[in-house]
Amino acid sequence: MTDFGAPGQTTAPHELPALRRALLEWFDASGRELPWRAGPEGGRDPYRVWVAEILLQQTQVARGLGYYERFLDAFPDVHALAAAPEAEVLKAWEGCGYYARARNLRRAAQIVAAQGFPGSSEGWLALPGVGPYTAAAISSLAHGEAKAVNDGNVRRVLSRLSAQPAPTERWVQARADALLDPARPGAWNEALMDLGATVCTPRAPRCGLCPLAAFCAARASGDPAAYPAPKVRAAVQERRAVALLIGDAQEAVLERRTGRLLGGLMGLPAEEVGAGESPRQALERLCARLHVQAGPLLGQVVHTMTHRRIVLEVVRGHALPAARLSAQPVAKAALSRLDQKALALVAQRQDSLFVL
DNA sequence: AAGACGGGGCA
DNA sequence: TGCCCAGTCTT
Repeated sequence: MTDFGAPGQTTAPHELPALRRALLEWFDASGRELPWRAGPEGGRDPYRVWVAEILLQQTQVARGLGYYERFLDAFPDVHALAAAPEAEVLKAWEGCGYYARARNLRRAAQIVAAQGFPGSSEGWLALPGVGPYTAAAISSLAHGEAKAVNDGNVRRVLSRLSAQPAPTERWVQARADALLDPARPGAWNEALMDLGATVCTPRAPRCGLCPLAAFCAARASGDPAAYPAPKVRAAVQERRAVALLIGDAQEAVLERRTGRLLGGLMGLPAEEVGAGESPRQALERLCARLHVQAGPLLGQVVHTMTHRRIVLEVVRGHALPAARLSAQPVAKAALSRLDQKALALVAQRQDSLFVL
């Protein structure tokens, strides 16, 4: 059932054909040309669509483009991806964030390499890293299945169309399902997302260019940017940590991170400063674990992520005889921006030593 | 139903 | 500085 409830205006059923026509005509004339859009409408290459959809999760298209090129170059088909070591896949993903996407994509590729590509959205949904959005996107684009996507663009466009300030997931999905053009589901989904990305933007929507302006309740309200209302977000929490640089900016001792945060990436050996603990105590713990002698403080790095702010003290370390450590080429390892900043600290310091 | 999970772009 | 981005998984 569809919930056309208050407070939003609704799209009257008799307007639906005109609305669909307006958006699809706009899309056919003004839709974006993107590398993963090669091939027939509703019959795209599933691997290319899949990689693009994973890459674009919480990632803007402009940023995804470069990674897409790089990733497909490294792993041209699902078999190449399935056969690749995780470290290589993460290296191709380096800097893109949300690294679980890369780990899940590789794991799913191994399933697909063994069993073949799924043929329906339910099949896609069963793969790791594929949720409701991605399953609907791939099945509509590659198989022509009539599944409506629900992403940030769709949420914003539909919120505005109905002047619904606080749309729930259920509401958005129901509206998206009702509007979906069953004759061209893939094009419809792309059209809605293109509209959200290029015209119905979060701030300063360009209503003068919008093919749906005549249908839009938020536009009629005079303040379209007010829809949807901003989400409340958790405050960023600050964490402190200490790291050891053993080696230099080119060759250093690196550890593989295993937690949820930056899991699978390499980085300088580090310990978090616990609650009620001093950085010195964390450093002693770190040195004891690695059998390393601490040298001078090299500097401090501050790195802000969406959900946390990390203050990292970087200390030079010297391996003691008991240590079993080996430096490795930094350029070969997949590093987070945090560790890249920490290493940049030393590179700069070497420069300044020349000046001295 | 909430949190956790990266990083960059833009006003 | 704050908000957002072709979301998903875990608790």
